Amino acid sequence: MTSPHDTPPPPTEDLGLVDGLAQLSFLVQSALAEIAGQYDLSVVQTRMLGILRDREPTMNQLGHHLGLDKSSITGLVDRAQRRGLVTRTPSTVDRRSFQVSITDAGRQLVEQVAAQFAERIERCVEPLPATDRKRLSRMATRIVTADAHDHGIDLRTDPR
Amino acid sequence: MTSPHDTPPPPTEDLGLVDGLAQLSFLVQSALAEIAGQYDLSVVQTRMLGILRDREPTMNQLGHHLGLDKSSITGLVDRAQRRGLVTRTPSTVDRRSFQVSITDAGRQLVEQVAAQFAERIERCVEPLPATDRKRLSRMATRIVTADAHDHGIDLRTDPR
DNA sequence: TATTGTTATACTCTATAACTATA
DNA sequence: TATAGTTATAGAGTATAACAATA
Repeated sequence: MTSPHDTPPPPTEDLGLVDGLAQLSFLVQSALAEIAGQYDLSVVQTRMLGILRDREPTMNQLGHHLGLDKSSITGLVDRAQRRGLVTRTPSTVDRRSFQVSITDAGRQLVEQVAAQFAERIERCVEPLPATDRKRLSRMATRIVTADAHDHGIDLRTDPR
Repeated sequence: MTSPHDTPPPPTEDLGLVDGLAQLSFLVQSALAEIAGQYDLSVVQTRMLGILRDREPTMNQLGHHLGLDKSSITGLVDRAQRRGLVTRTPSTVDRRSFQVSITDAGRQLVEQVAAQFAERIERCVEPLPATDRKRLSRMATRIVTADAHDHGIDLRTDPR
């Protein structure tokens, strides 16, 4: 296991919680953007495909999941559909609306991105001892969960 | 101190390090985007102003800091300059290049965003006991620092 | 009347390629 | 020749407002 640089990073003074989390979020987002980009996907397209892995929402519901206006969803789905990553199926119960579904190609693509992303994040986190990694996982979960709770959002379950 | 919801969030199974950090990064970025948006700033504009708080880079150097092509920087600086947030000063040593500087208005704006952002992040992190918050700060610093080191980037100092 | 989704429009952000002026 | 910056162009992503079809 040879790292890009062999000399260990010099001990840095603590960035503080706010700067630390901000910079960490940029690091994670950059990694995601870079990896997604290798498959000609944007972060938003990737998020959408991720959502569609275990849901078949209407355009409207998809907009809520992504926090985007319905007019933005139209274009987003258009472009993904043009690439054969998702499909629109007319709803059987409401003739105004569509069910958005991921295709096999789309699923395969997002799985690849997810796998490579996981690899990258695991690597970023290697400098931490295993105990800390476990702690970090718990803390991130706690923060994210509390926030979702504050906003009345169901997080990981599959409410379709 | 009354939270939006009074019942505590139900104990959630751990999201895992990768999902946890991914979701945390979305949470942080959303917060930043929302707060910046209240001042009609995008995340990128805010990052730029943040960089310019303690630097006066050339267009080129600014591009490196932001990881963007020089052609993207032109427009970015154009729009900020049009709003009176930054200025372009011809370099005295190289007649091809400019020094980009933040204006008082720009500094005031970014300080406000930074303050509100800090407040928000502190709030998000409240569910963690103080010991964990300290730990989290250290861990985030560690990860970010190691990554910067891997990429040969100077992180927090002021190399101008 | 209200809701679902699309369209028209406008703006930011981004990159590639071609260009100008300077080094 | 090489570098700093701009321009032209193209495309994604975003929102607001107006619209059509359906509820």
